[in-house]
Amino acid sequence: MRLTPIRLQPLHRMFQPVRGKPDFPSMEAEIGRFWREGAIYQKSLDRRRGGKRFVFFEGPPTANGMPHPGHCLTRTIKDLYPRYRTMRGEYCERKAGWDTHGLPVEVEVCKELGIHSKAEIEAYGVEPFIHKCQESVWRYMKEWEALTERIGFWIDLSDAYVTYHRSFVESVWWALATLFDKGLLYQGHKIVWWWAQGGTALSSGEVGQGYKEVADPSVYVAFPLLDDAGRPTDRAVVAWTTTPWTLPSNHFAAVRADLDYVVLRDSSPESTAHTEARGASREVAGRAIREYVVAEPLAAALVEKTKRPLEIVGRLKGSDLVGRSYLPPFDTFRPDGPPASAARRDGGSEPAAWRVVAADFVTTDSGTGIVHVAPAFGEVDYGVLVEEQARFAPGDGPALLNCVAPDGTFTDAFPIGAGRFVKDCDRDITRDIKGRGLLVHQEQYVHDYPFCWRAENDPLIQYPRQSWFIRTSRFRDAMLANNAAIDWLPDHIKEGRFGNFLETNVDWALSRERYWGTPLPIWVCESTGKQEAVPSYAALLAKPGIAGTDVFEKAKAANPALSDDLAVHKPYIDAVTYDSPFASNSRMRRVPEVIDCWFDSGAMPFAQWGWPHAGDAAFRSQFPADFISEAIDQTRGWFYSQLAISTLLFGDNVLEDRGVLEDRGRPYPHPFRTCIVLGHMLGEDGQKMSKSRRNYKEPKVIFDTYGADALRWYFLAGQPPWTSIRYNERAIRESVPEFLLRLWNVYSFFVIYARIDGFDPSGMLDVPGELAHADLAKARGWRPAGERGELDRWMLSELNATAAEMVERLDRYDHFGAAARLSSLVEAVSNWFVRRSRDRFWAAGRADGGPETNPEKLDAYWTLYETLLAIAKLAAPFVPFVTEEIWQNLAARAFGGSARAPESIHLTTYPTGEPSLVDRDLVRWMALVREVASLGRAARAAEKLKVRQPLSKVEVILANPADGDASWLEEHADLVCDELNVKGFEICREPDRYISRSIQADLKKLGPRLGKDLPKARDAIAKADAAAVLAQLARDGRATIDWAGGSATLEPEELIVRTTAKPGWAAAEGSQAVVVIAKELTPALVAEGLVREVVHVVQSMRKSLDLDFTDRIELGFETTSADLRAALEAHQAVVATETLATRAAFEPVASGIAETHDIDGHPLTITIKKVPATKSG
RNA sequence: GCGCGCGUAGCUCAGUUGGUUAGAGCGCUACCCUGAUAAGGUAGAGGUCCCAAGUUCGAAUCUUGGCGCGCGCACCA
Repeated sequence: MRLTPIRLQPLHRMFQPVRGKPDFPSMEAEIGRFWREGAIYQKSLDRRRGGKRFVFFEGPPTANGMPHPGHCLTRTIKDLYPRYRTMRGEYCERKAGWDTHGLPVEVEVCKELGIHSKAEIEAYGVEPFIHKCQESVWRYMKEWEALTERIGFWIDLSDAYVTYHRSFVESVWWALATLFDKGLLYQGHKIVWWWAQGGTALSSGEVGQGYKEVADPSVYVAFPLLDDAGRPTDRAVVAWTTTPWTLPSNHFAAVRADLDYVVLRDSSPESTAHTEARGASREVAGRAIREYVVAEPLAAALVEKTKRPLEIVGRLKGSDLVGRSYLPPFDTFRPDGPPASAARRDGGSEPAAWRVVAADFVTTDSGTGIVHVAPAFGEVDYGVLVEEQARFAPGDGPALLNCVAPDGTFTDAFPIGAGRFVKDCDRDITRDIKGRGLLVHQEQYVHDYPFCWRAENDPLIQYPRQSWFIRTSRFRDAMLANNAAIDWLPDHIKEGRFGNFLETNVDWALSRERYWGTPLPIWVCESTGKQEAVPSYAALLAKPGIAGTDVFEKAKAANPALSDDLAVHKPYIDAVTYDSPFASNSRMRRVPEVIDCWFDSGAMPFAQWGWPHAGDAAFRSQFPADFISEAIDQTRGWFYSQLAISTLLFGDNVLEDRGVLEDRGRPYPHPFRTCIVLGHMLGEDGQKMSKSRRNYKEPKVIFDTYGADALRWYFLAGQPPWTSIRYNERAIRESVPEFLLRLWNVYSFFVIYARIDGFDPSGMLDVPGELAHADLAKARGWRPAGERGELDRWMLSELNATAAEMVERLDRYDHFGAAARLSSLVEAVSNWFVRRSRDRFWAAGRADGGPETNPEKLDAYWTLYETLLAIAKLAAPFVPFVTEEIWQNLAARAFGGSARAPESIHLTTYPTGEPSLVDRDLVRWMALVREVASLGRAARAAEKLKVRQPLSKVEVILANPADGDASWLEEHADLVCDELNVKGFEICREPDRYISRSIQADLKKLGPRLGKDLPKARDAIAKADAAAVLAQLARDGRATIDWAGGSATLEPEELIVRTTAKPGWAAAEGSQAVVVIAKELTPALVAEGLVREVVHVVQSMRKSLDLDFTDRIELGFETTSADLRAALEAHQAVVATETLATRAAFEPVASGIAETHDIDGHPLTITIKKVPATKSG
């Protein structure tokens, strides 16, 4: 045991002692306070002002729901890159934002009020309802802000954009007005997914969230065909539907023209009788349907289902059916008598309804190959109607048939269901059809059907509605081109999920017939119906004859707390009217709709600044984003809304025309260049996280238990960010010791001994700078790496190589790879540098640069100090708290005088690695020696020769030594001997004693050259005399291998030489070497081993007696073993030194504590007693 | 139904243009250290790389088809 005398000297600013067992959560709280009070984030920006911009967009979260661990992932990634780029010298503003509009907010308020339908909202009053919505938006604001700060997400919350704020709304108005003026915003009559109870259409994204598996009735219905005179025949086409409620609005039957159809004849007698008995429909009365027409591929299935004697009696093409009239299942809209004809554009005429048409969408996947077309309730159905209308003279074509009211109930046009919700009428409708003999078959059909995502029991229906659309489909190719220039991570998003979505783009259903959202800024002339869009509130106020603004003013007067932002919201904005420019004495009135809140979020790249009404400079410098990141669900959400709006609005050259983006250099992408798409976080059970299932912990609990750094490291280092990760508390817990604690232990070790040895950089360095390599070089007592020992040069090599690799990875957004490199660097410091440097830290002398300084010791300190600081910087974007703590103690506080170091690690520059400090050979050799040590231990373990037992010799055979490997190892014999507790080390001169060499083909190299001959060559090489081939290679530089039918001349690098230990030796083999341990034990070695064992036992006793490591002891031994006694006597000095014993004799120590131990089979009683401290140190 | 992703050790996950002996952490077992010490280290055991067929000299890796899981999409009439 070596003892460093402790003498405390007057200190400059010694490092503060470090707790061995860190309390990360409370430490993080303190760091958080320090950042807040010191305005460190602001300072990190100020420091980089003028630097290259790194533009980040915050995708606005909704603050009316509680944040969960998934949000922590997003916020961690969003924090990492801006922090990293800032440390790299770039200027990265981070403006927060909140998504505040839309259905989720309205539904929350409805729940609170205990109401549901639009009528109830109207009854409650739109004005108070809107006020409730605005308040509700901030419900969980505190939790969100707390989470943001607690996880260390640096973003400017004080200047957040808010989608309901007037400036934001006005930006959106500008965007909408621009689109309107370009003809890209239009009002269309379309089929939308309609939430009848809520009285609004929903976006596809909203619809997608509400699919549930349900069993619906599925019916096969006969549509009797008419003859040329318009009379019903006994032949019918059979259509299939899972929505019987759409049958009263039937308009066409669609077939595919090129498809084969068959006629099935029903020969069962009861079919006729049955139908006649009911005599239901007027025209069918008295007639039996005997023949059913269905698609040929589906006929067999239908026969099977109906279990009726149906025979094929005829065949025809779909085209033969096209144009035939039929009787619809209900006469809701059909007058009696033969079908009326309408005039076609081409001069001819034919019935406008209840006719068989040809359509490509007809498939034979299911059903009958004949499709019931109800244009009011299906998008493709509606398409058929539009096409048909185009064939007829204007005004004479088919009108839309619809007997369903917007509230989802049948109108009086359909008496069977009048006043009732359509889906509740399926049974009655089916019964009626059956009664009239038109029901061919019915069954239950299980499928997914959409329900309202906020009112889970309300099924959605497709419904025709006058609605506002954005003509995105016209920009499909432009959006694809824009997308092609974006760097997606993972890259399959580009061509896969997102690309596919763009390929199938449909116009954006923008309007919502709701209350809390950005009002659609379109005013309509009450007499002409002409429309115009208003781009701002100011533009509105400037309109002639403006009126109605007083409504808001009065409300404000009555309630001064009313937010001015509400002036641009319903109901106040609805009251604002002005003189029509289209007709005299007419007023312009706003349309009632608000817009899809996804448009808000997609407009944030400019709307966050209020652009173009304000914030021109900010927008110019902050567009497009270099980096955004959200979870995968945003492909159809924010990723799309941003891309679509930007592509439509800023196209290829609009921004250039405005003088924005002059230096962009390429037209696309905008508005973001790189997007990391995060995987979803699942609950502990692998299911979606849900509050009701309680399969995750609240973020706060994680922070309080493990800390934010632990969670961050778990996210960043655990897996690539796009894999869906299972929330796993154990994994979070385990991420602490693996990295954080290991780093902390090294730091703690350093501080303990730096304090002992007086290592105080501030006493040796006048200008600390950022304490990087070049700064430290100015310190007194600092020696250049080239003058330091090998271990120091190795450490600095690893450090600088790692920094370079990390930067390379982070620059391509591979934080997972960077974290792996960082982790192995910390492992190297902890398990090799510190361990191998202990002797130096414990050696005599000081490390304060004074007269007693031990230069090697000082080198060790400088090296570890530099390494720790650099690691802290490298790790700072990942784990900002613990690295700050380290920086505070080692740098900020240590240099707290007139010459200051940066006050926060986040104000320093990221290390990029200094190539001149990297010695590649040294790195390789150190890895080799570590492997030799590891193999030696493995060899010992296999022979049960514990490391405490010294052995005489270790021999190493290198498998494929490169130049200098062997001599380097020989020069480091002491190191190997020390690691393995052996007396001698040598590179084996007679390797053939211990090992045999075999050769193998290097398939990767030979494969491309030999192709099909490879197996023969491989076998020939394996069978060849390895020694002979190797000898030939050594002599000629090449060797020839023959096999039946061929031969090849091989270069040395085309062979792999494998070295295998021969049996009978204590050996272990690895990829680089075979290590052989001499297992023979001489009496002297055994004696040494016994002594080591005794020392070990004494040390354990010291520890169990809780002695301080400087306490001296007295030792007494008693043993009946002559061997043990002899060994102890021979090595008495060693025992005394190692255990800090002032005396070690073969007699009990008076009033000592005695323990009896078994020392490798030899009994030994040890008495131990602490010597009073006066004598020591 | 269509599309995207995933399936590797008991658990959580890596695996970089196809290449010979598939890795890490945790857990487990054994051992070491005892001056980072309620820490730390070393070693070991543990795998039909979901299944099948194909391409290839060679497949965890590429192709196709299954199966399972997750997510997304909707012309589910």
